[in-house]
Amino acid sequence: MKNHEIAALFERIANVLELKGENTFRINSYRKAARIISDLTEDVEVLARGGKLTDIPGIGEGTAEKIIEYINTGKMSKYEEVMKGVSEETVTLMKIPGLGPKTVAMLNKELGIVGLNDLEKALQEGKLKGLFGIGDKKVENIIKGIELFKTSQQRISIGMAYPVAKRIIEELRHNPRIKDIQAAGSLRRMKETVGDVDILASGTDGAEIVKSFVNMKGVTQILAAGDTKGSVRMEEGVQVDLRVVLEGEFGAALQYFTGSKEHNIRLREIAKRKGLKISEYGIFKGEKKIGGRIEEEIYKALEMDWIPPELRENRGEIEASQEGKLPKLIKISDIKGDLHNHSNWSDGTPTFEEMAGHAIKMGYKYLAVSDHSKSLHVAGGLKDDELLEEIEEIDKLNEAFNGFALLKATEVDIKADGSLDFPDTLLKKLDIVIASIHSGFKQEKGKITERMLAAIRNPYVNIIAHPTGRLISKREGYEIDLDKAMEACAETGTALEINCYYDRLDLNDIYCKKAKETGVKIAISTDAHHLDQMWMMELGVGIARRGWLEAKDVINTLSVDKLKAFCMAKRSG
DNA sequence: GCCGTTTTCGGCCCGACTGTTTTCAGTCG
Repeated sequence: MKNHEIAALFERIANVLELKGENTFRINSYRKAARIISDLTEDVEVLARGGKLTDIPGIGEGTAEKIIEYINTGKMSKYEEVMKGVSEETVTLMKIPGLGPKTVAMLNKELGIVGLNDLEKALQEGKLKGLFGIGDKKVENIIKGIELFKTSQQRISIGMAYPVAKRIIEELRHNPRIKDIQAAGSLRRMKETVGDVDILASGTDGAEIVKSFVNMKGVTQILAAGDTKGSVRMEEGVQVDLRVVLEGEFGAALQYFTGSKEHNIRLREIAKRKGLKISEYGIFKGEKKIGGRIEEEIYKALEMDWIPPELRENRGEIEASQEGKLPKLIKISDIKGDLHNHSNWSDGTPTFEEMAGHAIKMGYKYLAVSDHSKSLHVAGGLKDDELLEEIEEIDKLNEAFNGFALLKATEVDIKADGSLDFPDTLLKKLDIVIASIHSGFKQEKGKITERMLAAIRNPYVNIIAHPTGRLISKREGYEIDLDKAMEACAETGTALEINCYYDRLDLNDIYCKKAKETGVKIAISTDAHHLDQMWMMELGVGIARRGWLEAKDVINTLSVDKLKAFCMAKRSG
């Protein structure tokens, strides 16, 4: 699939045009096209062949032509044209906070600065000060910006940020000056990675609230502390921003700071068409404020249903809301059990009893014990007879439970040739079978897809775990044809997993939506190896919500009997 | 470059902050 290549080209074109001072609306069109294409699950090449490109809102004739040219020739003449005389390095300079296109272009023209090295050298030599619009402060800010650029390039996984946010909000909630407090930004939208943590509070004495925020335990650096905004770095390395607004503005501010940017832009366009105006202070008709205390007032004024934050990406949620067709998203309380967990029989730490105890405490009705299979030596995979022992042991334990069950399961390896690491005669004895790939990541697309298809077609396999094998900002997934895998899953009644472990979150949101549309069921599972990882179910549910999933799309919302029936149906089908 | 309840041209989201200015451009979220 060339989607990401093409999206990257459009993004680069946008950046360079910005540097060249082109029309900002044209620049935005390219940027928008880049985003739309990278969000597509369909192969852009297939769409192009079917002449469907211009059916996509935001893709017009011009963009479509460029895509077709790239598909046919492997080149995009527009890209080559704009890159003439511009270095990629110069474009990167715009990523330094405080340096925008105008300043970078000016530095390039006046001092011949091409990249970061040139810039640092010019700073050392004191050449910047005195240039048009550059004084002492600006120089200082550029130096700070470079520092920031070097240290905080990477976004962090939501799994790192989420507990930090939760802890801070819990702590500040006890502050009597604070009326209301909530996470905003990409964290509230449950995006798989976040740049920083945004927290919004309402209250009267902003300065005092900010003061207690920056003096919290765990703060290693205070970046800013004013009357309405505080910014700190926490010991986990996460930057946390707190904004304080008045009570009557909380909803409007929450809506505004939650984003996404694309979602908000669309809302403002709609507002404008209705003769209204939205800002972080409220929604206005002329001078008159007609709402803003709670988020619902904003959407209501636009004749829309309130949209759950996880959907706010301008991926169709606005239209769905206008038509009253928003999905009834799955909630954490819909989850009845966790289907992928490791015990101390393989590479986990808890005993069966500890796992059951923790699951019961979490309100679960069942928990699957799914240790690794023998090929995965590094993880202490179980041999055939050990799995049999495990089954016996679990059967014994289950006699004592009331209204709860440990499910007999395995995470069986899909070997390089597509065969499974346990024979069917053994898999048959289990309640639920999870299959996954842990080796041969580099196999070529056709081969690894066939390998997974073989597993999907096995009548005993109920769930494919971490279907792409990606590790967020560490490892690309294997080259698998997910469309084919999904079709096979839909045909055979096999579920795909959202692996909740914060490094994985695999399937991702976009493929969840595609799975749902293809008729594939999803399992949301933590893959916990320790009891203190089982909370990550919340992350998986967040991804599911971003993927428009409802409780009925997810198999671990089923009662234990219905879940078992789901698994047995495949065997008899 | 895209798009149409301002439809084939003329718009395209909003406000704050900063630093440099003396009325505003650039940057950011």
